[in-house]
Amino acid sequence: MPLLLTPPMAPPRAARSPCQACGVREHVLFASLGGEQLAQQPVRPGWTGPEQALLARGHRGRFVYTIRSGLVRLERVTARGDTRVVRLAGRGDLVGLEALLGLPHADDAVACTPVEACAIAVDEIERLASEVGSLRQDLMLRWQRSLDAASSWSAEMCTGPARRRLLKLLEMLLPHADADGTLWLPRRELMGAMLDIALETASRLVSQLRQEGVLEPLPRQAARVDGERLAHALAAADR
Amino acid sequence: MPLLLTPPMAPPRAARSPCQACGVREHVLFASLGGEQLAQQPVRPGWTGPEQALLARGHRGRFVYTIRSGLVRLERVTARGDTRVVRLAGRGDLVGLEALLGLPHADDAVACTPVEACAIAVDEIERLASEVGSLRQDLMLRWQRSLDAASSWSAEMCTGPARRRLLKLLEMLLPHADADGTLWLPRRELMGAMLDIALETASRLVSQLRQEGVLEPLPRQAARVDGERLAHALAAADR
DNA sequence: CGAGCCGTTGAGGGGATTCAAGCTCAGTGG
DNA sequence: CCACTGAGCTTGAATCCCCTCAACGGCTCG
Repeated sequence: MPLLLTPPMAPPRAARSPCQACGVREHVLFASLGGEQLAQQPVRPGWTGPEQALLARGHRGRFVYTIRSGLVRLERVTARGDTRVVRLAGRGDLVGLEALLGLPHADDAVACTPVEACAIAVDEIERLASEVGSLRQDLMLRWQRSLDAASSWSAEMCTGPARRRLLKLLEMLLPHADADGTLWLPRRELMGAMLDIALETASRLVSQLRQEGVLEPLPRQAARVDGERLAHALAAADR
Repeated sequence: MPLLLTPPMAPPRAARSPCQACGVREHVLFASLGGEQLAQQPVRPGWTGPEQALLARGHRGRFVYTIRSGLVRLERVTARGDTRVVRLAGRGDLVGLEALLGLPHADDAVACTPVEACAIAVDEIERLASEVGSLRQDLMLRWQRSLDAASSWSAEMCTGPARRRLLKLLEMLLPHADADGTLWLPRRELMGAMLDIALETASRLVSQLRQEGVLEPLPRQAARVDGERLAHALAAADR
């Protein structure tokens, strides 16, 4: 049984690194677990590449995924037939929570960048939750974060003129920048799906921001962003 | 200590009706509780009027609210300074879940119509949850529903031409219609905050739909909607 | 009865879309 | 080696939808 859908998440290349040594352990679901629970190694780490699906809408998953690195978008298709991104998930976030309730996924979850994620079986979580009461509290916190991310998305990404929306998107992507200061810059059509604008409009705005020095596009859907100028441009757009 | 904020929710006028006899009991949080837990009467019913706040952003509440009747909107103020509605809550929905985590409310919750709600103390829920394991599962289900409502809102209400968005709003309000077939029709400015359009545009579209027989505005923010014609108009807008 | 809020409608302008044409660039195969 | 191809990006021109500014009418309430 594949952990992921199309294609299955690659099996771990090296020996599993123990959860105790996980780089994001403080931020993830099992932060509150003791050494003895973690020693049982309840998760399965793996990688997947851009445009690969982690979750498929309508499918009843048997795993939830902790994102260790990379960026994932959650999207759905409207009655009108066009796909709309409803939120992003990044380092430390948990996706596929519906699986814990036996519900089908409400959205597609698609990797934007190379993604390192840990698959955690629903059964496993239920077993651990019966041992460690605080785990349920942690789960609720995850749900709340997702809810807040979705609300923020609709309040900030769907509001005001197109230029402001694009600036807001950059502001949201900036904290997920690589160690070398580059961040993921979506293809123009995807920007359109995120901000509800035409891809040509997205292209024009990117060009405009490039000329202003806010943004420097790089090959392979990457860019360098000047945080200073971005903040300045946002302040100007918000008045 | 007030159950609500400004002004406090009115105290129950009559003797409390027991939870066992609650009209929405099958749909609410305590659906799975047995008679003995409910006999302790853990909730406090009450009423509040239109434009009254149930929750205030930033405030750490000590209650969650089950909506027994009426409609509540959850809204927040963007960095730009305008208020945006992020979702609606109606009969059977639970608002203020963040309180269970000790977090401040992320949004204002404001009554759109007269609202009948039951305040449930956070302490009470925690006590009951330790007795009845399924309650935590129910809580997660509530969070998931809120998440789905927020995602649907951004996918459907923030997308496409203004006319389509208004039609989608009507479609969402239709199931909450009164027994006499009338439903709550927001003031034009509020339509703007929901759909991110100018209030004049909302007004023009309402007039247009009235002329098409889709909608008949009534006094006091009410309207009668022809479900048949609405569905037809939506189908035309979605092609 | 005037004040103020809300809704409606008009006129004009601007921002975004649509349609369309070139462009770069990577991959392919002759 | 290089034309060929197709996908993605950019830019232009025309159109249109929606916003802004404005005036006016109905209604409630002090």
